[in-house]
Amino acid sequence: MNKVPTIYEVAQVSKVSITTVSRFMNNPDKVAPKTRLKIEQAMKELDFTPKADAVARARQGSRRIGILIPFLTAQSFVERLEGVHTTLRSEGYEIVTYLVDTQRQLQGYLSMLPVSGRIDGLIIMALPFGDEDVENFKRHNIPIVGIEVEHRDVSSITIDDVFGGELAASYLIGKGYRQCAFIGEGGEPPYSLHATGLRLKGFQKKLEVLGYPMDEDHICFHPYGMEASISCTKALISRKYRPDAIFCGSDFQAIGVIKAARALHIRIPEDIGLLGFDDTMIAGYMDISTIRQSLVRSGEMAAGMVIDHLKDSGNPVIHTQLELNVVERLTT
Amino acid sequence: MNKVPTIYEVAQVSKVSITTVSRFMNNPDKVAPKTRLKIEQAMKELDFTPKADAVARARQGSRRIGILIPFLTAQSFVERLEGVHTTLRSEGYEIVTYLVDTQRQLQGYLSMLPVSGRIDGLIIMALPFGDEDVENFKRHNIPIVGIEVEHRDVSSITIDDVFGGELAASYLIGKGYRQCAFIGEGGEPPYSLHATGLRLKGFQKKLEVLGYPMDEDHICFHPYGMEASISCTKALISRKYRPDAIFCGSDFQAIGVIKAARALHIRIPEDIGLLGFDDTMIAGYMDISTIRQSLVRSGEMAAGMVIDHLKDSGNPVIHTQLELNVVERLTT
DNA sequence: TACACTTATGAAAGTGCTTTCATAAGTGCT
DNA sequence: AGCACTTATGAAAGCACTTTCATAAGTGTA
Repeated sequence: MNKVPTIYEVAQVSKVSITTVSRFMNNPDKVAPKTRLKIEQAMKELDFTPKADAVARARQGSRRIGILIPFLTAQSFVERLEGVHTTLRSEGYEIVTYLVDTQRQLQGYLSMLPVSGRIDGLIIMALPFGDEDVENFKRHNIPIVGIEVEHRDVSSITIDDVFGGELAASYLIGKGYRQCAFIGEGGEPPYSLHATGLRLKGFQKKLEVLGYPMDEDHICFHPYGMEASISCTKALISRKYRPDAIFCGSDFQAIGVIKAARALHIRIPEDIGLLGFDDTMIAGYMDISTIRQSLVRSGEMAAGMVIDHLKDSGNPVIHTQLELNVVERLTT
Repeated sequence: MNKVPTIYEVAQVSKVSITTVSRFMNNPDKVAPKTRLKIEQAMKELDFTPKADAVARARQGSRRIGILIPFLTAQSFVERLEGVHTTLRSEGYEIVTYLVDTQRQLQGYLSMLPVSGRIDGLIIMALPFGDEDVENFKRHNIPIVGIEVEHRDVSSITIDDVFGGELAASYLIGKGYRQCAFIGEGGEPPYSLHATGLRLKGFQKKLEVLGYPMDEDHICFHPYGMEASISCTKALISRKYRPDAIFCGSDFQAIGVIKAARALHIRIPEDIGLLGFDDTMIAGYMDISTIRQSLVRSGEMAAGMVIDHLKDSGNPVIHTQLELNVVERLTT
């Protein structure tokens, strides 16, 4: 019958130029209210919807950026995600979130995303990717920014996990603790919980330097989940040489420690000190001392970086490391 | 530097016109084998991907659905969001997340989204919308599904908040508590924390019916945030007639209660019982008794509903209410 | 070899938008 | 009234292809 309307029809009906119609859609406030009304009416009358692909073509981009993220269960991811959102939104970008469960899914996205033309930029959070992937995206002019993951040819924002561990060690020793233990989550691919290992490494090394090396028995990795975290802590606390402080790979584990301690009638911080990592909201709620990294900030910065690369593709690759500091609360 | 190649480049390299290149892609058999070879080679050399083709293919393979959500700070939203993701992903849909901060933003999205042609369906979580908005989306054939928000003409998945309150009342009285209090968050638009009010209403009514009406002084609303939550609880606990149980509008407040109680050396559940709402992960971590609603499930169901509407736009509007039940843990 | 017929190819005109740049119309101020 | 500004609007030039139509070769046939 009668075909689907375009801005030309809208322009004709509302007696303005297509430019004005277009402007009405993109910068409504730059169109006089009177004109706005006419266009609005014409659109309603014609039942007009802009063709998304035409828009994308003319704009030479979709004004959409994607984000690859392992899951939403970890509070730290969510907080970073929130930072990404606020920045990107204020710049007028849409965010497409891809939850990645398996290595296969990750590879699927990594190989389809650059070709599909659906996103202008990509943020990858805590998921590993290779040279080939980077090449692929680069070829299609889609900038990548890593959060909590690094690659030589891609801007990233990370923290110095080793230093984080050292910081924890210095702090705990400074507070008078002597027998430190470590609890962390043993991750599976594709999650680069590699970070946990680095934190431990720094922690361990620094303790040695300070003259209070860790007992091998005081290192404890457990699989994902609160149950595991608790039983792991219980085992740790019940050792012959009980540690007098526990440094956790993340705030999450710290909660496990609190629960285990309560069950065993061990007081925190009197009997045992407790230090988390991340300073997620929950650490604040529960008054857990922790190593703070600015999660929201990291998201914002990453978002800013993609935008910079989008604005000027010649922009240099930047590797930013966020500051870390100890937040003393009630568990140390 | 090196942009993504177009048919122009391909044409140039293979020394044919763009027409022929285009034809090669659409009707290869109408191109001489010799020419075909040249083009093929040029494409390979340039690593060319037809953009429009990609867009079109992408368009039919994976469509896009949007989700309007107030913020990611509330754990309950995140869990629902996760449910939405898993279902939608398995059906090959992309998810565009719009974080809504203000009433103005909400209206902005609500009026732009249907017209912009960027999404095929929309999930609205805990944000109010009106008849006109619904009309708008309907006109453009974009199905809406509400989570935690209802509208006559739109499928939704909600819970019976009033009943939830009643459930809490029955449970607490059944456990022997007699002086119940309520703590909730006083929300600001556009967040329809209306739910909190309904929970209170059911709670209050049922308590009356059971013969243990609430003291007016035992109802406490506070603004968003842990601080507020704690001080609110402290005030409550310090009343002349101290309540022997507190029902919280969400698990979040329950944490505040725990902290306040600890500060005041009041034991839970011995001195005072505590019941949360939602059964977010944190309630599990902290062993808080609570009213469970299947958050993840609600996300999954909502996602399923959009898909159904997309597959068959004649699909009837369905209002589903999810089951609620008491989860008894260590605080009651 | 001349004539009609097929191919094979390219120039140019869409496609439905955005964006840049120029111009017209107001506005305030002296 | 005259001048500098500040909107509000439109003409036209993209964007990455597809399509139409014309033309140049190539093929078969009388």
